[in-house]
Amino acid sequence: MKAYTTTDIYDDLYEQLINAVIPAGRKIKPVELQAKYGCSTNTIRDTLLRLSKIGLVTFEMQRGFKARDTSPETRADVAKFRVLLEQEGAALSIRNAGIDWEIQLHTAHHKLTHIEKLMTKRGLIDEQLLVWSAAEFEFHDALISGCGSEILIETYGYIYAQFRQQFVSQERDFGANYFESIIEEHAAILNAALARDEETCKQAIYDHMKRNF
Amino acid sequence: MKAYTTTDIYDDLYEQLINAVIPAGRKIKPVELQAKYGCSTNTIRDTLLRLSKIGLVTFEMQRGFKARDTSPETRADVAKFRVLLEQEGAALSIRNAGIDWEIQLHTAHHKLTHIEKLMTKRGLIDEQLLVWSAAEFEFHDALISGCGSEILIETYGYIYAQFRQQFVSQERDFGANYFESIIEEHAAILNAALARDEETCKQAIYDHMKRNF
DNA sequence: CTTACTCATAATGTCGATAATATTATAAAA
DNA sequence: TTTTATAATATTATCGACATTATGAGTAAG
Repeated sequence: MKAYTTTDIYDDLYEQLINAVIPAGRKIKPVELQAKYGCSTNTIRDTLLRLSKIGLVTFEMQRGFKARDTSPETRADVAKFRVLLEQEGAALSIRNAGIDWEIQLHTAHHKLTHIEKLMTKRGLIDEQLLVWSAAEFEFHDALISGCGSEILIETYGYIYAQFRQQFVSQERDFGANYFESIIEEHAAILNAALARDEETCKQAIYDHMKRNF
Repeated sequence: MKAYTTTDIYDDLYEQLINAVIPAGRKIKPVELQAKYGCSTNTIRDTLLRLSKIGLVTFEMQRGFKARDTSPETRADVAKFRVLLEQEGAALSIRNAGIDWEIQLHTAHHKLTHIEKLMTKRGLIDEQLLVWSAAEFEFHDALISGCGSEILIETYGYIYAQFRQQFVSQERDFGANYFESIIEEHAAILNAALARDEETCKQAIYDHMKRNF
């Protein structure tokens, strides 16, 4: 059997949660994971507490852990909150950030588009979800990275993960044409950001997310 | 010795952190708290992990726990983020909430003002900080309580606690005159909210917090 | 002096076992 | 049948001990 470090366990569970391999709402019992990872239940508990910080897992005293519930309402709620944070982060970046930010953003976008163009041909297969997801986060994270607010960036990371969890739990069909619109939306965000046009950028962020409301 | 339940330990540490009885930046060693609470180090660890969810405590693998660091920059960062969340929450409440919300808000404000008026005579003593703090949170929480976004409300709670931690760590002088301006600011927020005037309310929230930037 | 190394000490992470608590199943009463 | 009470089971919380890793003191080399 593979040897899991605690960090591995954390990362593995993280991935399983944002991909809904562990389905939203499912109870998570330390005993059941113990065998898989070859460690004590206490270590699993420890890891799950750390994951509950991000919000992928909910914890209640005497009731243990659950993958966060999903519903259209929760999805919309998280999506709207994400828009709020991203709009603010982008606006601040546009106002304050320098050329490093532009470069970082441009790079992330290039990488993302490359992946998405492949998807328009093949459609999205489960294994690719992770790599696309990572690239998409990198882009959105780059967008707000120049905002100067650590706590906004930190919180955005948690919310992004929660959004992915909600999204993947509900949307299981990523046809090829799905990515055609996504590519345009990302481009719109990028262009507005580089043009330092706050309002257009905010609007583009909203448009990118509005299908989730 | 007093018998502490785990919930007691959590609450006690929570209070000590937002009052900076445990000073910001201080290392927190489970062994040292074990004696006080009469429990295992593991239980303390567990509790500290739960507190790290809120952000009052930071945790790094192999490096243990710390009360979150404080600095003028962090304080400003948290304060600005708090303004963002509160403005949005208030605006949504103004737009969507009904008469229950108005009543709740009005009640919370009444309670708060009562306490603050006492403070203008006596100034703030350490023991009163908690009761004032709780009332102030109740008011601000009521303000956004009609927004319809669970995740915003949840996040605001964490950020408020962090703000309190930053604030109390730095500001140790609450003269009587301090509360005179605070009373006015809270009244301005209340009035704008009840008048359903979004922009004025946002401005009042900003004005209330701007001393922290 | 400063740096790099070794060892001693302290702190953290992990474990397996047990106690406390919740959940489910079963049986008795209305 | 429905409800309530009781017992069996499963899950969670807590513990104390141990293994691992970090920290700091002291010493030797540059």
